[in-house]
Amino acid sequence: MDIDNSKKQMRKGVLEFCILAIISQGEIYPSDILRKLKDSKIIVVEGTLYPLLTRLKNAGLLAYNWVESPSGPPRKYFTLTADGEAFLQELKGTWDELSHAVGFATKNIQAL
Amino acid sequence: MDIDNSKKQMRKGVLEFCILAIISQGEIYPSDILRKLKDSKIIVVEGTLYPLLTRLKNAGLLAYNWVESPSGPPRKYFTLTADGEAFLQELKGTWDELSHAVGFATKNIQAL
DNA sequence: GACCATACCTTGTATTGCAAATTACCTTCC
DNA sequence: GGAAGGTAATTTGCAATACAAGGTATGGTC
Repeated sequence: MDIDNSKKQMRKGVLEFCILAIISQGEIYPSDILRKLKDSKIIVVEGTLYPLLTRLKNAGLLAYNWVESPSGPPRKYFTLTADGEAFLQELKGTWDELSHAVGFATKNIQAL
Repeated sequence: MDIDNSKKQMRKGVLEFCILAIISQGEIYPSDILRKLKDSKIIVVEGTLYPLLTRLKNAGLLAYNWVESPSGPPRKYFTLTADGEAFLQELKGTWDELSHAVGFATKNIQAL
């Protein structure tokens, strides 16, 4: 039971929320999403992001279109659909509730 | 991609933290942990809690002793070990970081 | 044209939370 | 004293998903 693994575990499930939130700020392509998450100290790798984007797209929450890159391979720019917007709002509610609940459950931790 | 499943996913990984936090407040047995989590709006079922407690115990973070119940079967009272205390502090740090990171990544969500 | 960076994608694995069923103990009531 | 009900701990099988690692493809640079 090492702390690094627990850090990873704790992050699970909020990725969807963070990714939708980032896409909601404007169309963006996967590699750049990875950089934005990294800026937020949320490290995600490609093997996690791509299947997640596919799931979200198949669920009708995301749409994308190919755009030529000024240098390098073409990029897949993602945007939120109307359903995606609504879903993001719900996830925000869920996150806020969870933060509050965890704060409540852990409020009495004693410093060492 | 339904909202209920995403709610569940989002909660994953913080359970360990919440459970250790609850045990840190004083020795307690599993069924009562479930009630406390429920009070915090964090619903967990037995099939989740027991394997998790076993993992934490095997990792040396928890200890327990059997105590007769005034009515009903004996109860397994859990306490944190010294390692468990230290681990809890680390998890608190991880949670605080995560909350901050998610706040940062999602700060620009527009209300509908 | 060889090399490198960027970008997208896939496969296999391990973790772990959950549903559901099981075992066991104790009290109460007839 | 046995049947019923409640409390408690535990196990099994399954499904979801994050990750590690590797693969494919495009375009610029020397």
